[in-house]
Amino acid sequence: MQKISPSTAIDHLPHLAYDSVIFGFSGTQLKILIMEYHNTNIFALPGGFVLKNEHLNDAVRRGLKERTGLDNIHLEQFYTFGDANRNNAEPMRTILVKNGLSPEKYHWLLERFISVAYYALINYKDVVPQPDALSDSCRWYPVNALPPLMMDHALIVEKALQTLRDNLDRKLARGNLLPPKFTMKELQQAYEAILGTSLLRTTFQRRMLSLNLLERHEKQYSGGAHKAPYLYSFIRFEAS
Amino acid sequence: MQKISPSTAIDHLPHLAYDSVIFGFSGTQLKILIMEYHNTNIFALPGGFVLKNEHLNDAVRRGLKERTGLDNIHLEQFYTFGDANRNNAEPMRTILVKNGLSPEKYHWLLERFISVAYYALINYKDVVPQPDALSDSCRWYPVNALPPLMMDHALIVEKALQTLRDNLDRKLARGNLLPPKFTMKELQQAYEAILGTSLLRTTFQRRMLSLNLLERHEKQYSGGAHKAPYLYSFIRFEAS
DNA sequence: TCCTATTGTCTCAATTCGTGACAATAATAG
DNA sequence: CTATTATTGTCACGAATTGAGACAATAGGA
Repeated sequence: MQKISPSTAIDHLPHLAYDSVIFGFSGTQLKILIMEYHNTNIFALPGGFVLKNEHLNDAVRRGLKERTGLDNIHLEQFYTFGDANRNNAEPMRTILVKNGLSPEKYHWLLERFISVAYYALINYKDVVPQPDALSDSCRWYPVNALPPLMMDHALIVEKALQTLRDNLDRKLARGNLLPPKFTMKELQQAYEAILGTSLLRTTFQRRMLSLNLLERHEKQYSGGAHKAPYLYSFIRFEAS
Repeated sequence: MQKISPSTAIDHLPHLAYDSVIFGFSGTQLKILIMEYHNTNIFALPGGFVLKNEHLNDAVRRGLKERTGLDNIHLEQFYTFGDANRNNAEPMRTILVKNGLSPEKYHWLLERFISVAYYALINYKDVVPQPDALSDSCRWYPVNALPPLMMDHALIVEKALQTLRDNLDRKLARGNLLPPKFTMKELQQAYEAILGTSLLRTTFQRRMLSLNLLERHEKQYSGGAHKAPYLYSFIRFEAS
């Protein structure tokens, strides 16, 4: 959640929030950015609200920049969660109280929210997560070892993963999960971390090369006692 | 838009709407349900608002039932449109005035709306479209001959079509566009209408049969002077 | 100089796909 | 009852793609 003040309620569209599932990749593991609120043991996805005259997509970009310092990241909207009972006022009330804020004054935060969910793929070495006013940690967790998440955030993560696994080729090319140049092995490890399966090396290499998505660059001499791999990058798409 | 009254504003979540792209199939053409408002020449997708204690998905189902009389239709959410300038107050003001309603009294309708968009696939013979209080027609238009649509509704249709064309197999099986039992030729025509291309008969038949999505039933003796085709139905999925 | 781990590519069989051929109808006309 | 016609289900065969192992080409270290 973003920084709030008593005026937040009137600056923002009521009942509307967004949540973002920020995927990062560490070399072998797929991770997600999760926040923990001060003294509460309550964990949540980073999210925020939309200003009255702000594009929805701009609001999410703004939130991601505040949270990670990152700009120019490809964000993809994947679902809008709108069940009437998805909001449980209890965790939010606890968060306010533990932060010395009055639940009466911030009553609008306890009401029903529709949440538009986005995901992004970023290279987690580029990021120094920034806790915000209400949270005291903002950290990476492996997707298969997440802390218990508040409200329906576990469901949101599940749906994001499901969406991500479809048509991975195009999505990885759009995302910023790998460094600009990477080896075929790194690419395969990213696929394997996201799909949760292992893939055949030769078949994978042939398939990726035949997709005409990769550009081959110089070799990378990493210091290992073995043949040096080529570096590749995604060919940048034109429009859309 | 659904029936409105002076109390609508306080019954519903503000700034939140939905729009639905209802696809129907006539045998050769893919069509969409479009409404026209009384005396205005303004065309729009059927849409509506969400009650304060109503699930978003339920609100859309309710709207579809009011509009088409159809229940138990598979609706799929595909995008949420949230640009700040997507609402143009002018068409809405015209609609109110032409219907003898005061723009002052219904001022909330002129404000910014976020819209969650859904699509459905239905067999258009099952439907007798029902114009609502503000509209005097609710009719099928071929996707390639739509009237000019208000606001960003043309964009919504375009994105719905784009979404629909991905992974058509699973989507047709979920939808209700074909009758419960259909011939291979009818299935192929549905594919061709949606994809906008023609397909090879033998390849199509082999592919569909190999997907293990179809169940074969008795033959259909249609009266034509030729071999009778088998009838097929989609095997119903278990969960999800 | 030899050894080892890793990488890029090749090979070959198995599978799938594009395309035309063909036999099996279901009604109708003679 | 037979010939005719339009349509449908399936097969056949070459082309393209995929699974899986083999192998040569390194880049360092011993």
